[in-house]
Amino acid sequence: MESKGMGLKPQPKKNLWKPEEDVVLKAYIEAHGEGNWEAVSRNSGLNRGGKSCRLRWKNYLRPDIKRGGMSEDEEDLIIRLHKLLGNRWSLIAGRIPGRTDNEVKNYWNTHLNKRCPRGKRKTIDSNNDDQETSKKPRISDSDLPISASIAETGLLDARKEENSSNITSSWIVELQSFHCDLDFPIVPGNSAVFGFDDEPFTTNLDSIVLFETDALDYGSLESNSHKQYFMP
DNA sequence: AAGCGATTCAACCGCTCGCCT
DNA sequence: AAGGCGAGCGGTTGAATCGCT
Repeated sequence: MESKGMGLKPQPKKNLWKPEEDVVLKAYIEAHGEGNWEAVSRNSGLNRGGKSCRLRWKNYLRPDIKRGGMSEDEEDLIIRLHKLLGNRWSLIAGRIPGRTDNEVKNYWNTHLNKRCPRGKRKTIDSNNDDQETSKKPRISDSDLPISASIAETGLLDARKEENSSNITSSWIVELQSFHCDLDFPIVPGNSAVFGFDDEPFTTNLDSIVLFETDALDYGSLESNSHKQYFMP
């Protein structure tokens, strides 16, 4: 493994936080509040950058952080959310109380990725080209309610669409007996199929294409057999 | 007990986005 | 409208630890 700098600067690579540094950072944030991390870096007396302070607080020092191994429920939720959202670690972590994006990402890469090799994809839409990954729009937390409510109902049966010629590079979420509390008009009938053309359930970035079908034969979907709903 | 490869996970890096001026 | 800056994100790195021989 070669560092990107290729030895241009003899950086002391890992700079682990010492307990006394943690104490200083925690005390500073408790006194001044979160935010303005550059000021934290300058004023706390820590020889750390703002980013480093932010990361340390967010991932380890926050009082609501849960440490220790993942429960089966948490694992299951991560797997489901990853199917739904791809590598949106912050979004996934946001749905798992006490867990951070870094922790979820590490856990996926070290534990779940092996167990769910089919689930291994860089993003929902980057089956083969990585350059898309860096350009995908960011999803704010305000995008969460719809996708999260679906995931948390346990009704979600996400499956990668593989045979359709009409909606290649999309993936399908089948919702059976759909009873989620959505705030947009949707779902006639008992079985609906969502196809996302390029992105997952990104509520205010994309429209959602709703394929109306009772059949699970995704390959038979016609491009004119769907209705398109736009997020408010 | 020692050596060494594999694994884990804390921390860093580069980039994008959103807000403010 | 454009530029600067801070915050946040996902990918990557590498030190620490584990486990096998």
